[in-house]
Amino acid sequence: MIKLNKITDYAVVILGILSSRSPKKYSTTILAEETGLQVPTVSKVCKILSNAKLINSGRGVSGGYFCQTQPKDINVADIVEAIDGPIAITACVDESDEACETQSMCLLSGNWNQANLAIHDALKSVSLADLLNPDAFFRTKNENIFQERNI
Amino acid sequence: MIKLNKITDYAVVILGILSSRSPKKYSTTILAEETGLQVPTVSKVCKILSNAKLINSGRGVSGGYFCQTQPKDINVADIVEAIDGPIAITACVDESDEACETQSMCLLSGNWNQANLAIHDALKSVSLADLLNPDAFFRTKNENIFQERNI
DNA sequence: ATAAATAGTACAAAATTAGTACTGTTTTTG
DNA sequence: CAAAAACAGTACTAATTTTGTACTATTTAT
Repeated sequence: MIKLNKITDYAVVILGILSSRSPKKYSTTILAEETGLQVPTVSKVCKILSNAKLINSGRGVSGGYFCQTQPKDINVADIVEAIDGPIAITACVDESDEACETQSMCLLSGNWNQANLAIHDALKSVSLADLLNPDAFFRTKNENIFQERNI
Repeated sequence: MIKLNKITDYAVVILGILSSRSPKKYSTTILAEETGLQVPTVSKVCKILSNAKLINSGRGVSGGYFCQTQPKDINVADIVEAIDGPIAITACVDESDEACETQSMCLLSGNWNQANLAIHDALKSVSLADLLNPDAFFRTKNENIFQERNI
């Protein structure tokens, strides 16, 4: 199974909350409570998302993280790339200019690019809204926070 | 970066050789020489490919592995699934019926399926022939072993 | 019978990932 | 202006996963 980082999974959850309640501001403490994750973990994920400009942050006493985009306008490729870096499934297409150690391996010669591109396009076609389950929200909170979703 | 197993990479190389020279038979020793991989590693990969019916094997003295399919007729999804199992990027869609430990995580509730499906289709659209580089073959061997390829 | 080759299982080392802790910087508020 | 609250960055340890290898069993041609 091609496994996604746990961190990426966490990122989807956190981004899901922030974007669906946009542009409300949340501290890491609150996000930890909402998600059931540890504060340091939430903090780690938010820092990455913030650096990738997927969410914004405010510092100081009344600071916190917030998102100015709707779930349907965020695609999965962007999230995965923010956490994992460029979508590529072999090291060969890596930026590094070193030749492959095993010369014969280069029967392949970076043609994985075609597969990479295909995966990238696939993930780009899926939105964060597609990944979120409104029912789960309803179960815990009795308000329609997804009024703007259009699945 | 979404990383593919090294084993999957090896599998592509080995399958590339076997399928492009189909239906010639190769022992693991010869394949190890051709690829620069260790014999035990080649053996491991071939066993998996054989179990997945992507290649065939003959036992005994004049045995070995061989493939009855052309590179253009093998798609990358099949290879990845043979090595890594079903293409799925989170554990949630796993067969296991256990509920997720962190209840709130299930904001997501297996909707990753849409992303999984997109990736699967993407990989299905790429053939082994798309991944192979004829030039590399020509460099080492001066015969056109790819006469049947149509890139 | 013997040698050559695949099949299966199990295990140890290496690499990667995850989680946590600590320290620094910014900003509001009394 | 000082204190508290919150984000930012870095570094380290532990856990997990992956890899590679070894060993034994089974099959088959000569």
